[in-house]
Amino acid sequence: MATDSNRFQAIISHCKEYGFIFPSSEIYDGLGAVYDYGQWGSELKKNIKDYWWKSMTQMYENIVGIDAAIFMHPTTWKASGHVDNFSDPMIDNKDSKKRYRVDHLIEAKADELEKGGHPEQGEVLLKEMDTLLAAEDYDGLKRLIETYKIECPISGTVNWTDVRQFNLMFSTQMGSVADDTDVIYLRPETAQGIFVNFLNVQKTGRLKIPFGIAQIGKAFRNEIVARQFIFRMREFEQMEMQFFVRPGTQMEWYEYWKAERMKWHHSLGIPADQYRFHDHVKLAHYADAACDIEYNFPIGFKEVEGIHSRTDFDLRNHQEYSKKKMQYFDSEINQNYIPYVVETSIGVDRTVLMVLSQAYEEQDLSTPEKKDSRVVLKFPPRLAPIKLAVLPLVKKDGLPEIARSIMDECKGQFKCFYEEKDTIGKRYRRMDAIGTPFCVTIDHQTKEDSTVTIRYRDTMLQDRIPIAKIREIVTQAL
RNA sequence: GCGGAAGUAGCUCAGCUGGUAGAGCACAACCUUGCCAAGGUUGGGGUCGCGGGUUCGAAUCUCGUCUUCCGCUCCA
Repeated sequence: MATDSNRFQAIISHCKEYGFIFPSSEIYDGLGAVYDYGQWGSELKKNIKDYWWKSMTQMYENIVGIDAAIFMHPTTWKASGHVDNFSDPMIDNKDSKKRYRVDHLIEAKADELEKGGHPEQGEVLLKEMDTLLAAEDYDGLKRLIETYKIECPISGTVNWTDVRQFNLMFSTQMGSVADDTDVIYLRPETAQGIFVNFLNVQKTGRLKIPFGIAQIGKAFRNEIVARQFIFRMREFEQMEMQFFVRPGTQMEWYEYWKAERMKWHHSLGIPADQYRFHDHVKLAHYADAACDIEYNFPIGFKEVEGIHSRTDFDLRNHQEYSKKKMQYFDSEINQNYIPYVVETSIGVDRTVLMVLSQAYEEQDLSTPEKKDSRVVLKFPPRLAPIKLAVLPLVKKDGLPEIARSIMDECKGQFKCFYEEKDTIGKRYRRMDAIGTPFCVTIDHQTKEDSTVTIRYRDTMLQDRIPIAKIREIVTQAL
């Protein structure tokens, strides 16, 4: 069996070789941290989204779904805190390799000056910094750092890189004439689409607190370092649910959703010991409690899903910036209030990687006579890209015709795959490699008694069953 | 961003001290005719990451550049 690092590499190679995931624009050497889903990867991803969507909007009667636009009014991101918190100029110390926010560095120096008995110098420094920051004069900021001989706290040197701005958000222009005022952002999270629609949905849906709004959609983050395959991409997809609750009850709901979401993960057939909770010690600007559900990837335990108690931060800010009331009248307690929010936010691509990691298995099937091995993806049947392969043993004697009629009967119900090339063993192995749970083989006996061989992916065992039962068996597994 | 390694066919790689490309698997067609991969025949596919330099001649030497991987760093 491969080591963890090899295993991760093997999974990446397998994904490319069998049509799951390709580097974006590969013929042009790819684009950093952007990937495309191929024929089977897109089916897998869609099945995961469908399963989540049903789990949320169908199994909970008080959760509804929406699909908000990627483009949003620019003020949205001021209200959410994304503009202020994530567009700071940064600078790197070449010796310690540490990166700092320029304003933090300068403020620390000003602090030092004040405590060292030169408060007026500190003030001058801060004023200069503010002027330069407002003018977005990065060269000026670097000169300021050099003039004041600000040192790196780690290395103690003044060997700095240029000042650079790291924008979390991708921006573009709306309208045909490029103008500063027309700059809009690609959303860095889907949640805001839910918050700005909170009242629309609540009123038209006549929803009573507590209730949730779910959404699946793309989000974009201009990560400084984006690596590790589809684990951290610049364009990615989220499945989020914002649950609106009465203020003061948020911790109960936070615990509730932690438990509910973990149940969902276990329902994928993934063992409990592959998961753990990781509580956030340092909380984000919007949260009063937060934790991650981490899965044991081949690259270690990493976040798949986050559960955050977001307080009323978002709705309150939108109320402030939009001047529109974001309140709910709770007839049970006869009060108007801004609801508190508990969020569950899971990365689609990370879930795809999790399911792939869990399913991927290299098996040694050697016997004393013959060396043999296979790679099998043991997907839960409901997530498998293809549910059933229909294989005529030979491509003559009327067997393909029978196989075709089975295809016609089944392909309206679930994804089927027809194949008549190569030996039957080869075809089985190809189906193993893309995780098809069931294969049926049509042979000469089929013509006499209308039975086929069904072969199970995980056990490689075979059964003789009537054609009429195929649909039932596959459907039951889904 | 820093350090290290690598970039030759879809995949895994070979190609020594320079003489304009090979293997296995995969792929396509046909034959064999089959219940767990790798039987036969034939065929398609690469300006050896890109750009300079040295040389009569570079996949091979040299410089640069890009990309990927591994560490470190960063990650609301």
